[in-house]
Amino acid sequence: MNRSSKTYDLALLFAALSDRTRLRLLNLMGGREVCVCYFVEILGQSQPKISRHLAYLRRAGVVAARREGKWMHYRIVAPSHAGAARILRETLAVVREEKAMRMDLARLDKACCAPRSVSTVEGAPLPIRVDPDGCSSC
Amino acid sequence: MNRSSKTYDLALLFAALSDRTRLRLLNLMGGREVCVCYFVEILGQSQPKISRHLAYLRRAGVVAARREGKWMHYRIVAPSHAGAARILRETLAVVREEKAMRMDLARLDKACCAPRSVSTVEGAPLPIRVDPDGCSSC
DNA sequence: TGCTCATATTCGTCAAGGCGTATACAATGG
DNA sequence: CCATTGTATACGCCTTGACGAATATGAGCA
Repeated sequence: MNRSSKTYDLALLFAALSDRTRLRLLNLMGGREVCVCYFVEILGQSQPKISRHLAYLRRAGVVAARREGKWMHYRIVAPSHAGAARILRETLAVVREEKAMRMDLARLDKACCAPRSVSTVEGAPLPIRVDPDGCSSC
Repeated sequence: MNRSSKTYDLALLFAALSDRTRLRLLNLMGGREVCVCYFVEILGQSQPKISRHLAYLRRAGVVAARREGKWMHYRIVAPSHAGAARILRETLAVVREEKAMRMDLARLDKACCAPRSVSTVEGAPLPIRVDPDGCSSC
């Protein structure tokens, strides 16, 4: 147990989880790295709104970002605190049970398998799967 | 699965958990029903502050209150949504691992076993244990 | 009835957060 | 170098929530 896990503020994690848009973003990132343009496309919300919520999650230490040319990819990072990591994992599992969340994932899989069909993101980089299960055709 | 579990708003649950004082209150209620006066005594915070946070938790459906004469007892209620209930349970388990949280519980046990030693709550009703484990001498 | 104790609520203030709009920044390609 | 495209940030507005202080409510008791 390192120092950071001793001083971890659980309330901060819950604050990061206390917004539906952020939960949808995390759900889309469950097990893969996703480009911002997909978030905007799939959630159907404004780009600044998406970007602000991603920034919030990044400040909270829940996600990390990686630049690839013009594109930014976001992925979930497991909190250093073991308990927080358990809560986040459990949350992602619960969230994924929601019908609307499954539909978001389905749309991401569709965009992933046929990116040309997503009008505004032609040529955008594909999500990178970290998790073996899921859309097997990707 | 009833209707309320279908429309359950997880973000609302997380908002209720996104405050340290509320997490401490929930930790004290883990497995038992607790009188407000103990919260005030043990957390060492103002009575209106405690009462407001308890009201917040009640509005969020996380706790329920019961009046017994002048005293109000609060207890945790399992959310109707199964996933939310899992998250809450996991949260309580994680929270209880924190040293400060264990100290809160120890002070509650002490007040429970020797209520006369708590100056301002002489004669206050004892916490009622719902959970068999814990302070065995109560 | 009036007093007291336990608890809840109100009020005013302040900070944080959410959103739309506009703009800034970063990388690529001409 | 300039234009374009993807993304981030700044600004203004509004809502929510946290707090201390004061006050209200509600139950028991003289």
